[in-house]
Amino acid sequence: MLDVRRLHLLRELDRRGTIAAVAEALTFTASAVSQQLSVLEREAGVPLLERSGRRVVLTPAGRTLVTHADAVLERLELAVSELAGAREGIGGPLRIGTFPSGGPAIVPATLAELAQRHPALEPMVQEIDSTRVSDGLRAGELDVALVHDYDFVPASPDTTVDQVPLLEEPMYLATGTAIDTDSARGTATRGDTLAELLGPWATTPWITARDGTTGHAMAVRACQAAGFQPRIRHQVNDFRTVLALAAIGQGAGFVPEMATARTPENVVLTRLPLFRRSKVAFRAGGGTHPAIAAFVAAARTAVGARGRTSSGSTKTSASSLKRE
Amino acid sequence: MLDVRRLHLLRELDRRGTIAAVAEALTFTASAVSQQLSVLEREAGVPLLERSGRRVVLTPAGRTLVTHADAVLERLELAVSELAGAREGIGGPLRIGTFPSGGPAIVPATLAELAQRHPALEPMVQEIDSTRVSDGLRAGELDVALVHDYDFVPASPDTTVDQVPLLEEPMYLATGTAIDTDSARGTATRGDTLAELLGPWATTPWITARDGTTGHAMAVRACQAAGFQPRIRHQVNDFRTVLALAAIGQGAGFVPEMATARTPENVVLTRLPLFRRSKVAFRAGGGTHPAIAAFVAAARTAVGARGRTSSGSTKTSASSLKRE
DNA sequence: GCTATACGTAAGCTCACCTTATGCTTGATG
DNA sequence: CATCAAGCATAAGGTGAGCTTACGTATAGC
Repeated sequence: MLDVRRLHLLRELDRRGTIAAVAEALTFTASAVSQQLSVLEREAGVPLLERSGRRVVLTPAGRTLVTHADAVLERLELAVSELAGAREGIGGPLRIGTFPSGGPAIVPATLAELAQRHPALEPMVQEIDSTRVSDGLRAGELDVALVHDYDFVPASPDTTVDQVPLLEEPMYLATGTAIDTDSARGTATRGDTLAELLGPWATTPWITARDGTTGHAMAVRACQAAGFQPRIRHQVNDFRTVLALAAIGQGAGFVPEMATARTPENVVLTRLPLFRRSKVAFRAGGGTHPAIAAFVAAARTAVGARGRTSSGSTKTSASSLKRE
Repeated sequence: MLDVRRLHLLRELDRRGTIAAVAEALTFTASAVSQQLSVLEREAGVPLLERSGRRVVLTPAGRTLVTHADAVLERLELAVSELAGAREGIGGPLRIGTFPSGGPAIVPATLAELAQRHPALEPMVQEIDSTRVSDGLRAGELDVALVHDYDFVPASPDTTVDQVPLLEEPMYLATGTAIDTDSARGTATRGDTLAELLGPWATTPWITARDGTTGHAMAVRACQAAGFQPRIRHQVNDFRTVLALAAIGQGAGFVPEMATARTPENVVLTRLPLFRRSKVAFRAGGGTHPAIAAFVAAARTAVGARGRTSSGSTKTSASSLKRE
């Protein structure tokens, strides 16, 4: 019988690219990982890896084996979730990852709700880059994470992570001065397509999120969709800073509705046909875990006051799990 | 992460009933199994077993965990099957279980076909009681098995074993003397319901398969369905012996069509609306293994000459595997 | 060429897991 | 009721799987 621990190593190798990275993530030495993968390959009777330069890449057989590993590990995750459900009471540590802007906005309200409902739960919050959420979940550093994606920046489908939607909010264009009086009241009246709304600011300097983030990518692609290439002057993640820069005429930027609660004077907000979706992510199969279900419920309640727009649950992975 | 080896032990305990039986089947000591199950229980955080007299029984949580174990092990079996498919060539040992009457009838022709197509394959045939096939497959003592079931004796659904149909053949009533001249030619003309065909022999002594076999259960239930309780005089598994006893007036018996090729004088055969279905069974998820697929194909060819009646493939388990 | 990165192999150590030994409880038997 | 076997659990001890450390080799960047 194939050893699931070795399949887990193979899966991580597929995701992370090098044996050294796998070892680092799982707190082994590279040597140990290399040895275990050798054993797996011998048991399989088929080459699973081949050297490519100074790294290794998976063979086609290795990649199909990874899909089986995904399925097996998802089912094991489901099993532990059900076991946790069979234990009465919800308690113990819950490692929560959050995107930076979720820190002030969603997390405190969610934790307050959670603490009230399940006092025995010990939430541990950690800011984490959205690109590293999947790795963190799989490595067990995180149990659940707040993530988001934007239009124009589709989340890459990842069968190892399940997501439930939490909040869908429109994005606003924040500018210091209005192009004309019609749009000065923060409501677009000249037109409502992205091109019409963004077009007037084609030559303006832009304020976007830092390079490499999804917020940055969203800004660039939205401008491209509107027909121009944004001239980026400032790269700032904190939306309050974006608003402050816009207020002093340093350029135009995108902010989600949630960040518009305290908008400085001199900033004009224009609602865009462009949305940010916040979600709760967790390991595939983990949706039935009572602590995770409780977190999702608490987060929904927390953002409910701010008006959540979508309440159903979707699933990115291909399996047939259901959750309430 | 739950250890799959321990889940395997739990599954076997569910199937076999005692820790001692699990240990015996997997060639461990009972102590080792007991210790591993204790560890599993501790990891699960929920009671999985409880003593019941001098045995242990699974708790509800334990039983649901077994369903997860089934799913995981099936997926692992599918993985090894695909790996075997990735290896070129079909070879190595193939442990074949067969019901006793399959010995002379199906097995030799199948092995001949198999040897011709895949010379590197090393088939190892072993007669096995149909009630022990499932255990043998799961324990790895067998890779594939010929089994059959009868009307009135539905095979208990077993999610750990997949089956593909091989042959559906009518059963015949074998008697020494005809009740009347109409049925003396071996063809029923008085009626065609089971009650009409068997009714005249209600008071005759019967020859059935040995107690505890599916053949025996089929005989008893068929007679009950016809409205009487058979008076069983002889219990013999070998159909040639059944025919020989019927020939000398020792009673009536059931034989499948396959056994009627060499029918002695003085035996009257009456075709019954009652069927025996022969199947090939293997571990759930193993249907894509090239050696098993080759065995199925060879068996189909072997029985093809005898006129197989059903050619599709069905599946008893609930998963979504497909095979050609 | 020099250096850092990445992987593989050899050697040795440690702990998980198995066996043996033993005891307790249960159920069957006379 | 006494006896015995079946079944499970625990304690004690041995050993091999799997880890780390150490080192060698090949590649990519400077």
